[in-house]
Amino acid sequence: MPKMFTMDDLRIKLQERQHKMTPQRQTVLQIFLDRPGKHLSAEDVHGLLRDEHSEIGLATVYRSLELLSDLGILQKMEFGDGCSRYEVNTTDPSQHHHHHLICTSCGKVLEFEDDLLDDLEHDIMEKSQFKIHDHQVKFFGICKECQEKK
Amino acid sequence: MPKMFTMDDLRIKLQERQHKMTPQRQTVLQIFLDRPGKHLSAEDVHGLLRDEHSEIGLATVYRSLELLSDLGILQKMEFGDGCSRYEVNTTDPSQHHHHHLICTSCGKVLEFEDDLLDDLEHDIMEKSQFKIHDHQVKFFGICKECQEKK
DNA sequence: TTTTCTGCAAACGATTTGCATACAC
DNA sequence: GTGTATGCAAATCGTTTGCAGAAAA
Repeated sequence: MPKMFTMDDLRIKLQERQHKMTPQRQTVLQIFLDRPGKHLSAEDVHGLLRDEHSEIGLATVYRSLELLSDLGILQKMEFGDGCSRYEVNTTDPSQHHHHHLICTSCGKVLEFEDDLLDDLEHDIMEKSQFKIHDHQVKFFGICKECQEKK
Repeated sequence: MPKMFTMDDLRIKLQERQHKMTPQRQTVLQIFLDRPGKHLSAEDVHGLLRDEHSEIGLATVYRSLELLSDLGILQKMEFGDGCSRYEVNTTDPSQHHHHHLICTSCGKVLEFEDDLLDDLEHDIMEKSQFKIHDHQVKFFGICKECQEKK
């Protein structure tokens, strides 16, 4: 079972950087903790907060998302739909590597677990002397459902 | 030696879709053919055209880039610098797969040739019944020069 | 009490669109 | 000639920023 971030992790990481623990930041993080595996945009988060009657200014949502990413709690990604999306990092490093399968027909995003790229990373670091600390892999195609619709 | 697209390929692909061969579209494509391996944004292309005294409206540049991508001649990609970038596809399928190494310190983008992902693609297609037709891989890290600067 | 946050509205930058004119076929 | 493409300016959309008041430490 992958270990997730807690509010205490947030508190500690904020203190380390002389940032403050605010209800807004907690609420934004909670949105993600309640929805593991979701890829939410700033607008998504803003809307979900409104639904929960804990409205927060959109600018604050953006600022919180950026901060949480800097702290390594969220990961920012682009799926080509015109906005940045975020997802919680697991704290377990062996769980870090899942890839995204993006359906070019309906826009759905599936996930796929795999560690194959570790070998490739080592190979690249040797050959190009590039010090890699992260990677993102996206596969574009047609999902099962869209194939069946045709 | 990888085979590149020619103006004739463009002409043929345009005809197939009842689109017209215009000087603007040719000039935009030529910009890329003259600079293999470059990742150019719409603004880059617009600027390069200005330098060559063949100015084209920015909106037309955007429209041409989108069309060329739809035709499979260019490939659109995001490096997280706030704008879409484009690069020529080679027509040789065995050449299709190079990955991008993005330096998070200076923003430089290097390329790395590799076909390791073909196995992974097959694996994914089997397990998830997702019909993959393309993939993008990005590695984030610090390039040799930025490491030395420290 | 000091510093960092929030919320709002205005600013921004990349991209898209409406429309009249120009051009490819 | 007919239908598509261009250029311009205005519109749009996601995101960022300035600033005054609010809240955490």
